[in-house]
Amino acid sequence: MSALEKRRRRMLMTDIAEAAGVSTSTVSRALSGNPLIKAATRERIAELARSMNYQINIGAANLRKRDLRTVGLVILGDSMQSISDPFILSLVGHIADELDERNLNMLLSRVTQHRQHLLAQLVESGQVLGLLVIGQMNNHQQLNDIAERGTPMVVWGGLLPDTRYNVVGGDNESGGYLATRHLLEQGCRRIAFLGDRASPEVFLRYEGYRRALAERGLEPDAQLYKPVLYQDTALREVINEWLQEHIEFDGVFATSDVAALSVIAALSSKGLQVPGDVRVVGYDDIALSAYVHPSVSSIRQPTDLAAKAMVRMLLEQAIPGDQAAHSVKLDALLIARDSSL
Amino acid sequence: MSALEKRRRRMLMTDIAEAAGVSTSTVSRALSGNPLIKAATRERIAELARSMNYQINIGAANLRKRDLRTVGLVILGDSMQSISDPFILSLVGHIADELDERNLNMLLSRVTQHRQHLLAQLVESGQVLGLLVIGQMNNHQQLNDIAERGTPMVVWGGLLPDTRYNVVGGDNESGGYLATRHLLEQGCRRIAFLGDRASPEVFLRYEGYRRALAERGLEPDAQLYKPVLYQDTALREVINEWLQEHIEFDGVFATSDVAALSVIAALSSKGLQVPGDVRVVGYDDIALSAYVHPSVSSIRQPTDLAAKAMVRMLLEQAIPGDQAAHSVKLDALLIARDSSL
DNA sequence: GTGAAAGCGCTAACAC
DNA sequence: GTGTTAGCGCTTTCAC
Repeated sequence: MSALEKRRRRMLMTDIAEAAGVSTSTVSRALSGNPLIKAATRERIAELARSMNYQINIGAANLRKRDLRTVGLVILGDSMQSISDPFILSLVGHIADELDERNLNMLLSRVTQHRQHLLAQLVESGQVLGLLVIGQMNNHQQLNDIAERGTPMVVWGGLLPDTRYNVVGGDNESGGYLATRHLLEQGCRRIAFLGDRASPEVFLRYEGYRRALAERGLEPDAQLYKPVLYQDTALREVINEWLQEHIEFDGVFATSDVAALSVIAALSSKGLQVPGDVRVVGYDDIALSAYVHPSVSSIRQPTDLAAKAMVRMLLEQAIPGDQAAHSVKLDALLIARDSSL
Repeated sequence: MSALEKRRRRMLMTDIAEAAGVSTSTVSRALSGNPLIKAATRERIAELARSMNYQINIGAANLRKRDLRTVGLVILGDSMQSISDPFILSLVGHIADELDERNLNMLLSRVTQHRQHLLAQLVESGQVLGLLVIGQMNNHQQLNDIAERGTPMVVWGGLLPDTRYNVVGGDNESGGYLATRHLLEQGCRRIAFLGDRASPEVFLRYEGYRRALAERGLEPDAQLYKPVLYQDTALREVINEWLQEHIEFDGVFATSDVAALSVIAALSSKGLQVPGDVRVVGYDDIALSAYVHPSVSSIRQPTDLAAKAMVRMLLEQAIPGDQAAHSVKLDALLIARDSSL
């Protein structure tokens, strides 16, 4: 049998109806478990459908039912980085699980900065019932606009005062505080902050960083703030620049574990010991952080809880009548490992 | 304006038709750029649609056109691991780009071992035009079965002789050979192989490993083969066991960079130097490998080319009349770094 | 309990 | 060039 012959015509409900000697209404009811249909008939039809390899055409069914079981998961940002960060992946994985459990499909979309109008289109063209957005970054205003259009949407990120969309995120302020206080307790006095405050999450972490310093009567040193993200090369340059210009630092608080790993590598390659010479704390607590050498201290964000909250909130919005907009903040937890002890 | 009020009734084509004083056919033609419609009318309608925030309902259009622009991307395997490996992510990212370029959507699905019948359903229920599968692993037989049902499908993995589905993958045999030969050239004589031969990819790499050893008149030592995957703890146990039982080894060929990183961490924590005491080569060349310390030697697999090939092959299958089944093997490239030099 | 018929929102003959 | 009409594959009143 050739591949072409295998591509037999797709079964339709009329085929099953004919084979069973009933109408399509009966088949439809039987397959949807409608109790109106006699159990015997129902079972017979179900068996027939199975044996004929029939699957209901979900598109057609949804059109008629005016229903949709697909959620759009949107990863914002141009860079591969954003999607290849293990933390994001972990979050995506948990979201996938959560959607699966509720029998929802996931349409994955990567949207770059200049094409964000496509976001609302996903909903308005009836492809998805709502959006889960990862990569809040510097898209704050656009996200506000989209939410204004009434698009069901939940964003992973940080909650700024003027946020008009629903946000699920870690407690970034307290995460920043915990990381910084820990470094201070370990004896650090010149703690660098690596991360871009343009991102709401990072902005809040910086607030926590500042608060921890203030408690000790210290102030952030502008020289020790660099708006760098994951980019390995950029991080190396920063480290090299500090070393070259003899800008002292004995602690680094990085905005992600991926960044922390880069920092540690950059320091090592310059002959500096972690944690001997410089202590480092990352963020996200990715799996890798526990088993590289030295292991990386981090702030854990519970991606499983985040995923649950995001999906639940999205469904609440997507069901009319239950429009309460809330936001969820998840506890931050310090995991101290080699890199800061 | 409350959130509820914002949820205005979705615009329909009839709304646009009415507003423009034409029929829905004209609107449909105008929006699809049909040259039959006078340019002026077309532009007027397009503008109207824009201003009314109208989006064609893709589900309804597809039903009528009997068309589909959605591809199912399936990640097989139970573990989060499988989806959080940076290599997989990089592949997924490139596939997303490639689909995007062709205006295709991506329905992402994680399917566990015991629910693989869901795979074919994705196609048969008309949700997707075909499947891209990642995670061939030990699902070889099931994949063969699904392909037999005529489901358009392309799998990332290794090409075994009895494979009846289309495969895109690296040249695993030669990757295994290159890694092993390199370790031999660096002076290793007792080279361990960490990876599960039950996976076609790993099986082929083992064949390459064996060939490189044979060229030097060496044979694989069964003691130095362990069917371990990513699992950090399992890898640590293996290393510890070898050390405890004084099983000598001076080289490790690991089935992924993630595994290689674990191995290096395990060795370091036992006081062994990499590459001084043991040389290590991984697989996949994930970004991280270049910038951890020591950097990790690896076999690069071109995920961008892989993604292109997978999408192209899937579309060829999904378009009836062009049923030629082929498979693509991408060159393997050794990247030698600190861990093996 | 089951069937006939209408219609979800759109497209494409076919008519003019 | 544009409108009329039928129908994609399904669900669901409404009738019996």
